[in-house]
Amino acid sequence: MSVEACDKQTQMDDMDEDEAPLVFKRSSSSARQSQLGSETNKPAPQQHGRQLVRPASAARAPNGLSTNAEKGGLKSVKEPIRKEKTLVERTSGLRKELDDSDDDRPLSARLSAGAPKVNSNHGTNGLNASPLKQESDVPKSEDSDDELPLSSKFQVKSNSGVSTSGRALKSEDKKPLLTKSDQNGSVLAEKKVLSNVKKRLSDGVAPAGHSFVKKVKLADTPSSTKIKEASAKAEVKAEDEDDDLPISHRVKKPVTSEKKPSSSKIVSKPSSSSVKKSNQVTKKIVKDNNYSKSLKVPPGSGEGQKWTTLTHNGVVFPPPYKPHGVKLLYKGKPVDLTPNQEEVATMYAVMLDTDYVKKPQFNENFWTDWKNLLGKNHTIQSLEHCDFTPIYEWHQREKEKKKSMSTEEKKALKEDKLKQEEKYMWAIVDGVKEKVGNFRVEPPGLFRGRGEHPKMGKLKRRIHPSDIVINIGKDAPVPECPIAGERWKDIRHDNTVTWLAYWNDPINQKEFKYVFLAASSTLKGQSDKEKYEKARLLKDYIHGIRTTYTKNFVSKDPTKKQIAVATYLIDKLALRAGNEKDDDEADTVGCCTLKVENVEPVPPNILKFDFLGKDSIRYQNQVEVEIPVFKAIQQFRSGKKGGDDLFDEIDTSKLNAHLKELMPGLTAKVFRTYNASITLDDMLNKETKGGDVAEKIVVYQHANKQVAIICNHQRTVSKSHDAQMSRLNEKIEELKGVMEELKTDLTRVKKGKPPLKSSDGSRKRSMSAETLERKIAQTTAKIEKMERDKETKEDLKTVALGTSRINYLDPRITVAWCKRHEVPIEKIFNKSLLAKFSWAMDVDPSFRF
DNA sequence: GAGTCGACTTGCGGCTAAGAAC
DNA sequence: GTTCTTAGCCGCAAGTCGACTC
Repeated sequence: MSVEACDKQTQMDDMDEDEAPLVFKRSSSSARQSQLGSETNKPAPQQHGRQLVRPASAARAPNGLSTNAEKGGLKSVKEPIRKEKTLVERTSGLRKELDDSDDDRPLSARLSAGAPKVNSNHGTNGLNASPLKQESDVPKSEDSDDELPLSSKFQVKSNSGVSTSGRALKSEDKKPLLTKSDQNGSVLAEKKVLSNVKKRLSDGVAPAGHSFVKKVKLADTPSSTKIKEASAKAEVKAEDEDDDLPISHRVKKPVTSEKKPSSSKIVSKPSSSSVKKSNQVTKKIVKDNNYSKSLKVPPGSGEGQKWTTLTHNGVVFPPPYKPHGVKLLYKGKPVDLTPNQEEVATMYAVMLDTDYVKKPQFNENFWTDWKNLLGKNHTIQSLEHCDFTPIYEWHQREKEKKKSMSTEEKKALKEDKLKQEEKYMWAIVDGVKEKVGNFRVEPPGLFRGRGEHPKMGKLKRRIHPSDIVINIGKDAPVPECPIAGERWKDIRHDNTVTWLAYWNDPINQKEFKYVFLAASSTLKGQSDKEKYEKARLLKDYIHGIRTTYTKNFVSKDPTKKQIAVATYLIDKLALRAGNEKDDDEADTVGCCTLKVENVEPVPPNILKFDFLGKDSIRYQNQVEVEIPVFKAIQQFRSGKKGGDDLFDEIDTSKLNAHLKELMPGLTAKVFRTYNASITLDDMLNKETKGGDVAEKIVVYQHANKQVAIICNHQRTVSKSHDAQMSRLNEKIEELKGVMEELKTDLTRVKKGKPPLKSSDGSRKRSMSAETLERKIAQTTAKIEKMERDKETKEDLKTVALGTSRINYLDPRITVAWCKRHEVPIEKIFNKSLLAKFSWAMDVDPSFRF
């Protein structure tokens, strides 16, 4: 693509900023705008004292619950990774009818009155103990309950609605698009577009030592403009509050961060070595982007135009199959196969060391599809007489060969691949060069469904250009079909969607596989930001929502009652909505699709959950609930069989329709984001006491872990976990032995005696008492570190922290916390996350979720 | 209002490069 | 320099949810 060359100018513009150390820009215009777009719509009093109250989501581990879910139980193929959950949240029964004094208390505190809580298996290191602490530990916000935790708010303050109305999520503001020249009408026009290209941060992160990335300011989409207008007052306040900031933050206020006119160019000036630098993807920083100003509505908002011009080069296809000629054995004899037949046999052979081939369903589906390819009269008449070992071994040898290549060879291969794929890796969206996410077409293979998927083992056939629909700007050149003699299925020019290409899923023709922009793109970033804004908005409504559902626990209308209980479970346990599923999908459930057998009421008020959720991950939990909820569940179960729907009156559509009546745009999944983010925010602010960066990172990990527990994000215990633990134990024991020796020697030295001989009988060098003391201190520190590592390793062996970090935790919480506590953001976010969350980097240090 | 389609987000695991430990 | 371990990237499966149709 000619894009690279065109980038140079852009980067030249960027140079000054690029060269300068990046600092927190707490009051730059963009920062301010970012803030305004998100938090300034609150009534002023609610801006205070946020940190004071523990959200119940944290306080209930989560929501006061243990989340001892297991992987792999029931029908899951995965090994159970957590044993029986034991945490039982104590509840004092239905809280007194929402009296104000009680409102300010975390749910967990109220629920736990007078009863001990049992921790979940997650909660070693005292982690879970903290969230379960009673509210008496927790200073209370006196002037606002905006800061109140999840469960402590059951009423929306009268001004909340007003405050939030300004935070409109969807724009009504239909400003005309920025005038754009006809950029894509011709090759010439395309060049024009390219000359305008601004490389985004997408692939760029702050260089080491620079705490934050300066990045694209998400443009003034109408919605954000509206929000800003509505919150001018708050803006003034934000400025005023600057005086309250620690000097360390104020001095970081960049002089260059004055508001720039919207026409300001991307400033990315290369130094003299700029050409070289232009290839260093980690240094590409874009200060502004004017493209998104052209959007009529916020991207990702599900309505309206998402882009004006779109150029890309299509997709990369996997290489054609190269037959290897290795024969499988049928009844002990080698069999000739055509390349097509061999290709599919090889797909099976390479899976011989997986659990899939042990599953009858997998084998049955594979055999059905392969048999069709073999034909009726083929020598091979049954799968069980086939021996794929020769192909498996060939494959292992190939892998080995690849592995044993020299570093140079590997590097050359990688570069070659990169060279071939480079042009497909980028799209130009409204003049901005953006990374494409999955530009490679999925290669053929055998379908590996998760859990007990009825279609596992089916042949996922090769995708051809004739399967692929391309979406591209009307005036942009249609990507050349990379396979000679073939052509795309269709060309669309749909600017209301963000996909660049799609094809029908060969396993389920009703479904599609899309090619989207990468997570670091502005479109995705904007959509991400809106997601978190919506979750923050829920904070203002949660009180009223809880009031409503609590009231409806005893409703005579069965639908209302079921909606109330379902909403309660979604809020309290962070369950997923639970859409209906077809028979040809794995048998998993969410809240609305829970079966009677998935929830067992244990009097007086405990509910035991046990079901397979998304990805067939087992959710096991037992929790004390309010008595009316308990009774309602008993009622929903009565007269039904184990496999019947617990909530037979509702589905996700009804539930979400109801939620929308309570808050604009509210759906079930927003609760997950809300609970996750508010838990992080609260825990970070409560538990960060000081100490060095390492200690602060531990606090972050703890909070992150708590969120992962809330969301039931699990991972399989690594195969080598036990071995690693044994090794650690051995090392610790060894060090303890060394320690004993050192102590003995020290005693002897102090008495003027020589050190004892070492275990092999050799003489030890004599050391002074000071040296021995120093060594003892070093060894003690080593042992302590290893003990800590051991604990952490054991503690996190089944908890996946990444998923929540990527999808549920508002990055602004993390960025602001890092700024407040002088933790380099790179310690928390890796390169990808820095790029993905570039929109959050300008956040004010005082930001609270 | 149920069913379906379409577009998007969420999620885990495999692979591999990088870094740590030896 | 080699082996072990970990983090991060990537692939792709599996969710959610809005819009549309009947």
